[in-house]
Amino acid sequence: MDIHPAIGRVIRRFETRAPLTDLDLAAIRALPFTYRTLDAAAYLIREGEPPENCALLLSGFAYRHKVTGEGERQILSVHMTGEFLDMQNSFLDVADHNVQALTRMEVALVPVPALRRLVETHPLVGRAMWIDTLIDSAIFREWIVNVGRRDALSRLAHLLCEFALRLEAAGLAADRRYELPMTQEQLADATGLTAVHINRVLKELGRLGLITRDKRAVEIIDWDRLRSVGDFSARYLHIDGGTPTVLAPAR
Amino acid sequence: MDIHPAIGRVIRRFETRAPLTDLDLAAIRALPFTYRTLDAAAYLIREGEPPENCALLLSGFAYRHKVTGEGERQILSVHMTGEFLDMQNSFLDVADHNVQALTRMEVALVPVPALRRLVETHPLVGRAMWIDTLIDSAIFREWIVNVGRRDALSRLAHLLCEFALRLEAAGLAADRRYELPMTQEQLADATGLTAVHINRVLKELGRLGLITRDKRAVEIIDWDRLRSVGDFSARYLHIDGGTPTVLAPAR
DNA sequence: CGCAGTAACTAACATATGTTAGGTATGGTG
DNA sequence: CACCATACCTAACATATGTTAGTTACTGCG
Repeated sequence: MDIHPAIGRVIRRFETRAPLTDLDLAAIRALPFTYRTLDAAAYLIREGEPPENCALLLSGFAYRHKVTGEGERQILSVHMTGEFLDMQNSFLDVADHNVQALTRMEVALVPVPALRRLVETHPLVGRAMWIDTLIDSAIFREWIVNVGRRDALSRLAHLLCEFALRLEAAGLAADRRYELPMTQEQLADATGLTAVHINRVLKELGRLGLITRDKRAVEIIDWDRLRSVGDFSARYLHIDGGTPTVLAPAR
Repeated sequence: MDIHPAIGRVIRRFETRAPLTDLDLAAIRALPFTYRTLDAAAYLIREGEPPENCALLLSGFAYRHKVTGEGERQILSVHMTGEFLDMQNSFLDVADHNVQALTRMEVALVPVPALRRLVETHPLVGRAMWIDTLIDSAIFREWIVNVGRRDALSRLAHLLCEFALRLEAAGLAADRRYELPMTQEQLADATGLTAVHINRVLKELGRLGLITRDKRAVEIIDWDRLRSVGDFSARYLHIDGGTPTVLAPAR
């Protein structure tokens, strides 16, 4: 059985987070994946449901969100090719938020019990996955700051910086250019603003010469100023990963 | 060596999250704790520092926060007796936020390498801790929603509901009465508002007959309405914990 | 007991962002 | 190619929350 490139990508990321053995790697590859394609807007899991599968994103984008009692949506995070979706829910009893396809996407599903068995029998894989979820947490924390304490222009600039760096770190973009597969309404829901205001602020970023946009393609013209307007520091992304005090064995 | 009651509390919580063996419990008790008392406002860890210790809160309250480039503070979470502070940082290279004492507090410090060894040799302890951090994440997500999509009255009501339930679940409060050791400025920093507005909204909650306050003591008068004003659902707290598909062995 | 520092509280005024209500472009589909 | 749905865009107006600037009430300490 040949292995999907996105799975290789995940394995490489895990290796930066914990010193995995060949047995660990084999155990990951041997997971009982089932492959599936989802249309944009399809739900992977809904709030209130018990999590049955954990999905590895093979292509496309997904996002997490919650809806308030007033019917307002808040996007909690956006996920891209090569990321494990829903370790956040898989070890808890009930999903506390929704995970939905942002674009058409391919996933490899792993039944939750198989995932639990894997991490029990392979503690280092467990640690790599744990670190993955800790980095998710770090991003959640930064989003609290973004939404709680920055004005609209900064919020959006910050979001654009984050995507640029995460996409580049994942090898999905380069040269500060990328496809941002989100509507203005979705950008609003990610920043705690309204679509109308996102529109104003997006133009403002253009007028200031920080970015250009053509449809969903974003190009960052002046990274330093965008970064400064967005009060952005990459530290919270922990792009170089996990636990430097334990080095992976040479191979 | 007698064991501190807060450590017993943690162990009991962990047992609801993974089926721990006597060996696991012994390993937790055998951690090289060093005890320390910190004054209110003392820092446990600062953003940018490499994490050296992971602290177990034996008494008192702590909080996490970040400060923006504009100098505005955003509180990210509040922690109470019996919680492990800083597993969020301990498995990453550099702390991406500050952890500070909210009140005078006692902690038991565990050196990070000892903690890492523990979870490698005792995978079930690792899983219990992982689940703890996943619940932290769930709370972070709810705070994104709170700050991003609820108005000031709801935000504060939501926060008060969360504290009531978490304190009660930890056995630190009962009858919807508790000490909330936060100034109005801190409440503002936790909700993304200003102290002036917190003051207005706090009075409004009193006027509406939802709560009373005397100094730092909060009493919830009308839980159902407070809950409804705060758009509060306890699901995200995962109070009954982790992984019900695997039951702890009878003892 | 008085002082100093911190926290609580208030009022008048300012503004960033939301709301409403549309018009215009775009892209997919029969 | 025409239609429909969706996304984008804009203007005028509304408002929740912020800002400034101060007064008052505690609390701990010398």
